[in-house]
Amino acid sequence: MDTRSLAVFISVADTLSFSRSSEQLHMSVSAVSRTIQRLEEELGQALLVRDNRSVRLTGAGREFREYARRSVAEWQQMRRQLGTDKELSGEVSLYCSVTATYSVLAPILEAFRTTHPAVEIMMHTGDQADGISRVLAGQDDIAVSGRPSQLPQRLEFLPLLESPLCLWMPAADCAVRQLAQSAHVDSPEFDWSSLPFIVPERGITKDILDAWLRDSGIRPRVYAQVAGHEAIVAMVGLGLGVGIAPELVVRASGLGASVQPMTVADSLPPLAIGLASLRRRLQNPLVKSLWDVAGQTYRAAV
Amino acid sequence: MDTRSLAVFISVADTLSFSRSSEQLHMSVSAVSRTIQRLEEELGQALLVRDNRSVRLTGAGREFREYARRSVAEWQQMRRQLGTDKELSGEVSLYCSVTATYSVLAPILEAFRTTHPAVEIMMHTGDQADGISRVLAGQDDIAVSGRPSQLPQRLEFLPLLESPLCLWMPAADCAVRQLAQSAHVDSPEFDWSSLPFIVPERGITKDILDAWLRDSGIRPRVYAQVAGHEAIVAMVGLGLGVGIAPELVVRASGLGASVQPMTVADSLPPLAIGLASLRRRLQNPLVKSLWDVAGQTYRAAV
DNA sequence: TACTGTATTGCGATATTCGCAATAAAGGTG
DNA sequence: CACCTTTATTGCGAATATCGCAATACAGTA
Repeated sequence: MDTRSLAVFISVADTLSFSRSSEQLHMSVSAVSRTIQRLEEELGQALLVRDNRSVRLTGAGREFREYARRSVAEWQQMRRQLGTDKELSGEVSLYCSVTATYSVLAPILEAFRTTHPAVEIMMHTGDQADGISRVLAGQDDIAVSGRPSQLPQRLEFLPLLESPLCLWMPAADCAVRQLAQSAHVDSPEFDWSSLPFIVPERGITKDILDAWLRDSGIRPRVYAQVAGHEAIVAMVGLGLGVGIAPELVVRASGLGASVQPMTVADSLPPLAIGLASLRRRLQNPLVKSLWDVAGQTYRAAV
Repeated sequence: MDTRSLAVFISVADTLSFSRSSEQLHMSVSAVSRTIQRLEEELGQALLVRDNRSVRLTGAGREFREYARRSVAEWQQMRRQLGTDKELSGEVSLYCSVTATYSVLAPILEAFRTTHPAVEIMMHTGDQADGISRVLAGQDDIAVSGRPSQLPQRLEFLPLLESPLCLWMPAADCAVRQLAQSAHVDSPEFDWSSLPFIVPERGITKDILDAWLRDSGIRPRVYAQVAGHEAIVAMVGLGLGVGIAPELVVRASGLGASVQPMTVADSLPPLAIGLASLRRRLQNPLVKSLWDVAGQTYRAAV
């Protein structure tokens, strides 16, 4: 018996509906159904009567609900007690890009520092594209990352903000800029094949770009595959080609003057940026507290 | 968090030793170690200090032990309460051979009937060899069976009694009997290859027989592959060949007069007979109670 | 120094759990 | 009455968690 099952039962006992509980608990109806079945099997008693249209509690179910509420409450109290007994201290390791450090993370870390001064943050910076895999591999507790197109269910994602994804071209007059402006990008004459692209080596932005290129029927001429949005923006600024990056990175990079967005008709979807962490790791109160602070910081901002 | 983890922690906190707990709990040391690690991760606190030679409780560990004891006690009380609230009733399905019905099962069912009159037993009889697979497939709650050479860990086995495995030959004078007595079975002249064997089609007895034949260097002439010990004994009694069966089956079959044991030097290992059930199913109080009654019945007999 | 007892860790095997899609069952609706 | 909608269960493949074995690390001991 585990607290998770109890929580599921409590939810169903309250809503008297498997489907509503499944939404409430963010799991499929079948998972809810089987959780209840397992509980009933373990107890050798029916807890709920389902007659294909309505759900009611049995006598045993009512008794068990009391127990379940008590048990979950005691468990949470124990967690809190152990958590507050000693001030939270320890390490949380964090992976993010250089840009994220001061754009996304700054307000979070400021808030976190004041509420949890004894917790050390181990920050690792690198290509944003590696964040998800590093978290999955257990190398870091939390990563700042774009939302993966489809996230494994052992991963939790906390969206914090959105930033438009754009194609950027050099602002200074140069061969690339002239090519990019030779015709309207949406017109059929526009010559994508001669325009050099600077594309991300891997990661979510690459996935999005690949999908967009495919949908638009563009076969790009790849000039360079580069790790890290910052590097892409820098290369575009130097006139080496056009490239993709979130607006956020351009603004934060201080290169806003050397690049310009290209406007395209079927525009790229905005990038959802947030925190990613293994569910498992979020059980750790240290990790969870940073997670919560981040959520509050950005909820307050919105 | 689940009660199993709590039980593991309580054990380690009591014995202050991972290895002793692992024996107590019938699990490997590594499983114990990881269970504690998971708990500590979930709580964000060390519960035990291990310094490679000794194990001690931390302050948090002491607190948590109190909680764990309380929580497990409450859970068990809830189970008992729901169990006794209404008299146990329902069905338990049981698979066994015809022989087992009256030899092994009779005293168990008699005791069970008096203590749990409202529980219905769904008994399915058939070849003893199929018991394990039927339990594994979830077709029956419990099977009476010989102990498998190596049992899957989701299977629980409760040994009840042992019965010697013998080779049997016809008691009446006939060709097979004369062949079987033509020389001492252990002498090199003994002509195994002309002696017709009646062997089990599948199951534990077959496995044991195969191993024994291989070890003894005997290449038997198989006259028939038969499902069920009872049928083997009957065929031997009719003079069709020699066959293997537990002594128990011969005694129970009423054919004791028509077959005789052959004494061989490196004799067959005795067959451990008992109950088999999925661990999962044993969580069901109905199943568990039958299981317990069986254990008590036979413990008392010994 | 080799040896013993003990906890942890990498890794492959096994077991459990989940979500999807199909199914079943009943009420509402045209 | 046929048809659609809603809701719980079930088969099944895939994702995830857990276990045991064997290797490792470490300290006390013969």
